This record gives sequence, structure tokens and C-alpha cells, in this order.
Amino acid sequence: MQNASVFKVFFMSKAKKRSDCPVSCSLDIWGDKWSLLIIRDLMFAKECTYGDFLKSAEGIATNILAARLLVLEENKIIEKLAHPDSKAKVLYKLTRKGIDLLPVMIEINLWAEKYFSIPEDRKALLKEVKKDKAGFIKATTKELES
Amino acid sequence: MQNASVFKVFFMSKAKKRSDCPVSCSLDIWGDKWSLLIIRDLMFAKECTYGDFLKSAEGIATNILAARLLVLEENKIIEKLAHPDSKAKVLYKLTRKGIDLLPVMIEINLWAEKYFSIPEDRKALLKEVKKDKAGFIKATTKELES
DNA sequence: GTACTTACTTGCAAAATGCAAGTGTTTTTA
DNA sequence: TAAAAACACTTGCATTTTGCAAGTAAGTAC
Repeated sequence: MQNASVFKVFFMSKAKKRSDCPVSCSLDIWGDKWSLLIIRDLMFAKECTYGDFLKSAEGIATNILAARLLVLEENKIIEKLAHPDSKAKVLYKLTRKGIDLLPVMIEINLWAEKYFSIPEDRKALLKEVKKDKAGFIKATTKELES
Repeated sequence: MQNASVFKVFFMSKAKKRSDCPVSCSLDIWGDKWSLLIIRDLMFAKECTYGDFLKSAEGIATNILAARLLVLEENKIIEKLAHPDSKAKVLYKLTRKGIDLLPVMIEINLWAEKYFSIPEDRKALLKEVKKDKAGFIKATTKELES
């Protein structure tokens, strides 16, 4: 199914684009309750296995996870890597396109910090972010890039 | 139904919170394909009527629009105002909490600009943003605040 | 070789979405 | 001033997506 490239081109990658608006185009890819949590996990952990995502606090269902990972991969936000220790495991990591969502992720965190009570460790991280946002983004981007 | 305050407190405002993560909390409110488009419209237009939202390029259904507006209002992202010209019309506008999503909105636009082809007029606006991001946010925030 | 881990897939019920057609006020028009 | 139009929604119903539980197939550990 994944290798049936003709079908893939026509049906899978060709998601319906609602408009040319950049916000709309973005939401077409990751505008749901789970995708940004997957991306968050990868930003914190750099690399995750399928099982790692399932362990996250929010409790994503296995079928939803598989579906989201596929869409994110099709849209080149994440990529699959062979796990060095085992052929049974798969490593997921952010592409440059995915890493470039870091500023979005940071601003979401800063907004939420202002209006919700958030965990202390996250607060500490955001304190670092606020000290030098550009520096934080640059350093983290470098670290996430292989 | 909207005035049955006991029910409202128990069932409507008490949306299920999946975790304490700021990203998760944010997505619980506006993590869908439509909410950020409503917020986008309000950031561009400052105030919108119900009909204005329906006119947007993406074509939101009337029932979905009503549902999203209610959630955004319950979560104090937007507020309803009486229209100065007519009792038949309702004006929606962003609260401070909603206006504070401007940095998120900007970063989404900048990300999308890098990876999609976007309309020229939006490109021009983003050029302004990049010239002085903090200044743009400050000025726009001031303008959106009544 | 048997049991376990890992990354998924499948089936089905429940919820959300989308479409078309109302409904009840206000406002405009004749 | 009565009828038509505008406006902000609701409602009913079909389709799609989500969520849960239970598989399955390949790889690993003992």
C-alpha cells in the first residue's frame, strides 16, 4: 500500500488544499489535536520510536499515531531512520522543515505559560528561551539537525 | 441552553484536559482545522460578523462556525459585541488573550512562507514583519485592542 | 524454538464534520 | 405598514474521523 506510488501520488500526497492562505496550508498538514504533540516530542527528545510516542502523557491511540506519522512523513516534516541497535525498531526524527516549526512551538509555549499553569520544568526552559530567543532557536536547531 | 449556567459550567467549559503540557492545553482549545482561521480573520479585520467568517476562502460550514465561536468565547479568546449599526448583527473581536496569539500566528506564516507558495500581498506583509518583528507585534496589538 | 518486544493493522462504536434546509429576530423595501 | 430580505444561528442527516480493543507480522532474547 505504501509502495503503490501511483495511488500515493494521486490519493495520499494530494491532500485537499482549502486555500492559498499560509495558515490554512499549515493547518491542512498539522492542524489537529495530535500532530504538534508528536512534533513536540521530537523537539524534546530529538529522536523517538513508535513506542516513545505512545508513552506520552496525552495517550494517543496506536492507529491515530500511525496515521499522523504517515501524513507528517508524506509532508516531509519527519523522516524514518533505521535504529542502530535493532531492526525491529524505527527511529523518527524531524527534517529541517520540521525543525523550522520550533519558533511556532516556542510561541505556543509562551502563550500557554501566560494563560495556564504549566509544569515547573517547562517554566524553567521557557525562562532560558526568554533570555535569548534567537540564540535558543539557533542552538536547538543545530542540535536537532543530526 | 446557553444560559443554563449549571450545565455550562459542568459540561461546556469543562473540556477534557489531556495533560498539563502547554502545547496540549493550547491544542485542546484551538487545535483543529478551523479555529486559527477564525483568529486569523479577526487579526486581519479586527472585527468580524458571523457572515464575514462565512465569506472566507476556506468555506467553513455554518454549524461548525457556530460551534467554534462558542468554544473560543468560552475560553475567552474572543468576545461578542453589539454592532453599532444594527441589532441584527453581532461583532466578534479578539480579547487580549486572543490578541496574544499574534506571535504564534506570525511564526506560522513565516514557516509557511518558507515551504509553500503564498499570495503576494501576504508576502508583502511578512516583509514588514521581518523588518521589525517586535515592533510589528506591539503596533498590531495596540490596534487590535479596541 | 518459544516467548517477548516492536511497529503497526483491523473492526467497530462513538464523536466530529459537512451539507442543505430550516427558524427566529431585525432591517429594509415597496 | 405589510412583505421581503438580511442576519445569526439550529436542526437533521449522511459522511468522515476518532478512539478503543484486539489482532498480526517481523525481529530479538533466552
